[in-house]
Amino acid sequence: MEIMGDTGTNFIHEIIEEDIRTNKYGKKVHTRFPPEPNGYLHIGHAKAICIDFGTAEKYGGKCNLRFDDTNPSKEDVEYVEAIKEDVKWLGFKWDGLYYASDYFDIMYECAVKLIKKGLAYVCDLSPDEIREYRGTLTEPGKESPYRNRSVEENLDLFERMKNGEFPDGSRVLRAKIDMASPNMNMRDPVLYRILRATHHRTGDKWCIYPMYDFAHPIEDCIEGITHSLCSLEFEDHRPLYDWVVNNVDLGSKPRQIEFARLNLTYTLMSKRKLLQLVNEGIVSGWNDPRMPTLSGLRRRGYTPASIRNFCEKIGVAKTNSVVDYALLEHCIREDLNKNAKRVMAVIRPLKVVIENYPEDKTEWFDIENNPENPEMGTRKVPFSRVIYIEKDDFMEDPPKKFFRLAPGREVRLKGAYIIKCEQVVKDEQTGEIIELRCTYDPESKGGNAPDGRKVKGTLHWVSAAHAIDAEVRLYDHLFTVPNPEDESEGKTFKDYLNPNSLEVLKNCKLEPELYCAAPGSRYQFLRLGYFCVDTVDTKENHLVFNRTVSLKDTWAKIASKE
RNA sequence: UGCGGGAUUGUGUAAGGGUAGCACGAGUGACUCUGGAUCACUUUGUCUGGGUUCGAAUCCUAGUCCCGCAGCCA
Repeated sequence: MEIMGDTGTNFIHEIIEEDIRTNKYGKKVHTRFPPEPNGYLHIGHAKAICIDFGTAEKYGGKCNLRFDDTNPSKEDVEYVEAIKEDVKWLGFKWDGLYYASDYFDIMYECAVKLIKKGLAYVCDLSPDEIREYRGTLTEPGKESPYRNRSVEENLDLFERMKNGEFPDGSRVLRAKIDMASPNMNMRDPVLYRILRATHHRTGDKWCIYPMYDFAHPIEDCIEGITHSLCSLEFEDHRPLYDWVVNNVDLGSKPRQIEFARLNLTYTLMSKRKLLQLVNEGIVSGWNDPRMPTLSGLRRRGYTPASIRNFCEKIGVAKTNSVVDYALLEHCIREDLNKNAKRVMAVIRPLKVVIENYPEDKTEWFDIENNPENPEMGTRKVPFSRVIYIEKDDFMEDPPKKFFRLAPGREVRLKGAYIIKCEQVVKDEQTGEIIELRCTYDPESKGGNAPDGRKVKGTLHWVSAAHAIDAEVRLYDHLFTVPNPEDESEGKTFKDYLNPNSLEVLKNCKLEPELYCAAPGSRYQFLRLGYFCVDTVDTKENHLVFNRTVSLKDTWAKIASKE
């Protein structure tokens, strides 16, 4: 199934098409998405996933999901399960499911091979000494005194590293390349370190673990990856990637291509910082609806299609960039506008009594479920003498462009009647408006004025007698500034946290249609936005809705200018 | 004063010697029983200086600015 549809083209596709033309890989395309299971996937990973899987799909190739689990001290099964779920949810099916840890034996053999070729050695320098010997960006490094050990000694020492004869951190296996290389990565990079940590898959079998730069190219070779797509910061590592591929000689020569990571305004993409938000309780968890994680976006109400579409729209290039969050919002609105059922909900209720409407009467009006899509049909909505409207939809002393309800003014109740505000009832103590007394025009049934008089405003409403209660959670950006990672003013991202990123409204009034709304289901609350039934906190008698995104609000714009 | 990348409107991304286009945002208007949606229109851009050419975002040249790299992280 084509999940990405027509993806246009980009510089990666051009390279691949050239490789296909020249028959470099037998016209095959095989990519992989290689997350480290040390955190949850976020929207930035979604970009990578769409590129990795989408590219394979475009050329009729394959794409593996591979866990790059070479550092047991940071990894956990919790993350691998979450990652699998997120990739599936996004809509992708992997061809092979692999783990770098499946290849530990092969990697060990590769290391032995390098030693035998005289291309790797065991080094006894301490971490501090290694750093010292590495030199700086402008000065070459010095060769380790252990650099010229014999093959036999290296073989012996490396085996004993594996056997656990040496303490953590006491020795490493290093590639013998060039301590004077202008590329720091080539200054005898560490290939293996001693690390006693229980691995989530291999348990305590190993006490030495390969480093990324050594492991990754081997993983790609073993799986027959043709194009190894990764982010820009690995550009400098490509010579080392190629060095390993060439010297380890596993029969295939994958090609690494780098593209720019996704950055989004008003949010963070650093796994470390996201973890900090979780650990410090700043958010409720990885799946907090304010998080840019896939689990957060899912809980918030984003659809997989909207995220894929977003990833398609942002493009692929090598320029560092920051995408406007508004584009993501556009993508979810676009999807939900077409597909979400309309429903009426009053989140800040103001009681309205229609004085000339019979006390014991209820009428059921047919209201369309989605004017964009008539096939979605209609539903019955009850109307009676006492209703709720939105507090914001009434002003006692309205400005010119306000065309909602005001004293003496008429307004249409969506699908029901035209009403007129006759009287405002206030709390005697506080002066707060607590109730409106209105009259309705019995001739305007369904909302049409028989005399053709123009009624500009149309409000959503809920019959008080039939309303069901719900909690509604409104979200705003987690951060108050477009780039919370900007620490130039001596601030940290925590200084930019938005104190108003979550607003909880209780006792919201919903039309009865929502009585059996399923967790995870999405609706448009008329005139308010798109909302999704919370999957975590919704209980038998406690409905919770998350606002996915508001509707575009022209009035809010006008009002804010005044 | 090393190495590797990058620079096109507010944002993102096309154009690879031949009218700088698209999307989002912003603005204006139309329409509307959602101030939604839809439709129409508008606005702003090739980092700088030289050069080649009838013609340069594109080729050459000299700069400028930005990002990444000194984990036994990935």
